[in-house]
Amino acid sequence: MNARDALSPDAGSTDASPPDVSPPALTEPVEDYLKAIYELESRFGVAATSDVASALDVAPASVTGMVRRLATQGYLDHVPYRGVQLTPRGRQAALRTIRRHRILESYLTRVLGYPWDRVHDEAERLEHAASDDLIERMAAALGHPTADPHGAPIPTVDGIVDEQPHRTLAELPVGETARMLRVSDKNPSLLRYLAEIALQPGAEVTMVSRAPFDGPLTLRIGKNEPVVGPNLAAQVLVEAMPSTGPRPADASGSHTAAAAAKPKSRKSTAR
Amino acid sequence: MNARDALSPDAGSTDASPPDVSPPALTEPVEDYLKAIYELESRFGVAATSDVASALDVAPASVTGMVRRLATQGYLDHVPYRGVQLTPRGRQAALRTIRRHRILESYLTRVLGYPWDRVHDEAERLEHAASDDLIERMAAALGHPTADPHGAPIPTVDGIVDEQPHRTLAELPVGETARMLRVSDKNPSLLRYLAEIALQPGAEVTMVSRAPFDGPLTLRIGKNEPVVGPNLAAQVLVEAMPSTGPRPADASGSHTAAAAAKPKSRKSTAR
DNA sequence: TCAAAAAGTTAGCCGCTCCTAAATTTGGTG
DNA sequence: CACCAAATTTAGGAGCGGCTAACTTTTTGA
Repeated sequence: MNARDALSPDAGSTDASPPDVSPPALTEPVEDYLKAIYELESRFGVAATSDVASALDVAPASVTGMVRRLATQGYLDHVPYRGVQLTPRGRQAALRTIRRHRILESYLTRVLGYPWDRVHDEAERLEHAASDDLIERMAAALGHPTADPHGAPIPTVDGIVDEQPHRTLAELPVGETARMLRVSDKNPSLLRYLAEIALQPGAEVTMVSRAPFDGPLTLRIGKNEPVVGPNLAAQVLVEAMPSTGPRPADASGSHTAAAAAKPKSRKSTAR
Repeated sequence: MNARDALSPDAGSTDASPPDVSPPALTEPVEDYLKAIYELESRFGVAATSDVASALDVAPASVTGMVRRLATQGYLDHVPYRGVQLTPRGRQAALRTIRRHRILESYLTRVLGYPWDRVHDEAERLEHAASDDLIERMAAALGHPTADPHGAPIPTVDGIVDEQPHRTLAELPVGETARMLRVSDKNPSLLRYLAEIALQPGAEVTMVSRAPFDGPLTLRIGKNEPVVGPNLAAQVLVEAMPSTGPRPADASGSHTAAAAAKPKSRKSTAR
């Protein structure tokens, strides 16, 4: 599906804008909209009004209104009844907020001892209040982490992020082993359960068996063999591992943010 | 002037409020108003509309409007044309914000290496966003500090704070030595200068000489003898020290007898 | 003492972000 | 192909927090 190009004829245009030194201080709701739209867009290609509405827990009509304003301000393109897509400017703003969020989550977990199921809400509020200086101090204190506690990659200050598509645990064939990479930070009870069965980023997990008709999956994590529903497994992203022998190939595919390799198109896209 | 009792007949009442478990989630502007009013009230007895306006950098008419709303909600008492005073409820809310602010300042300084002239603005924004949990984690990480980096006392979770009236450095007689206690956190360039001459909380400072007609003061701090204006000295709060050597035991009633008698808490400082 | 200045309030308005209710458009499907 | 359901937008409005301009009250000082 080419949903990506659905909205703007010149979708691939690069922005040759000069270094925009002082972004115009977005309000908290605006940052939330841009972040939500970024996330929907990277999942579905375009963000639908009703999806944005439910992500932000507001009425669809409110989204339409906000979207119109953000479009006139150049943060996104809106084709009525079709959806929205961020402009480079909007994407840059979204990635700045996401960087803050993920650094905050990392700091709260690693320095202040927050459990990983409670950092989301806290970061959600702090991300709008913390200065760039504070965020960078936190990042430095952590040794500039490249992923948050849930395995989500942290965009660089320049808005570069390496959001690769990953397989889910649900797709792991029986008998194979994978490394747990990432899970959404938004579901506390899921996170608490995952911590309980030690299914956290970096963990090795083996698919022991799979009941038919989308039935429960038996895993092996360390010495335990938890049984989980396919629904849960579909939310856990994993990376194939050299399964007890062959397949040594793609070792470099970590979930860390790429170093700024490209000389030219410093596009902040997360494809 | 007995401005303290000007507004309400029971002005001096302590609040023996029962444990108010869930405060109704104040907005950011409301927290700012209550905090500003608290500070003005503890300096002048009542908070004047125009003082609140300039503290918050809004128009006086805006203050009148907000004050009316806060009065109907029970946070303060307003006597038109006379000023406002916090109710116990309003004071509790103000002290909660102040506790957050001061713990944040302490954390930023001691853990994240912020210079003391830059913590105010950062704390000003974070104090509205941080959860109680986060604040208490920071406090615990610091060993539950009782004063912030500028020497301001940190209220307890129950809203108890020890705001004693202190003498200013400007009042220190020639030849006497005092311990620097506190300075406002709101003036970055002043703070930078004080750091330069090592006049920070805990430092010992001696009044070497005093030029006539409100002229410059010569201090001794360590090995240096900085010369400062009376205006600066009036902003620095100090505590008399059992002066080593010179100045016999005249400690009690020397000059400017600041009333230390009252068992009450917050009281005014001169302007 | 009393008029002018200062301080405070009222009136009326604006922008932001949200809402509900009523159109309108889109995408199936019988 | 026409009609329905779902998605979306428009219309109209509310509350908050801010503003300016005009008016009222208090304070000041000649």
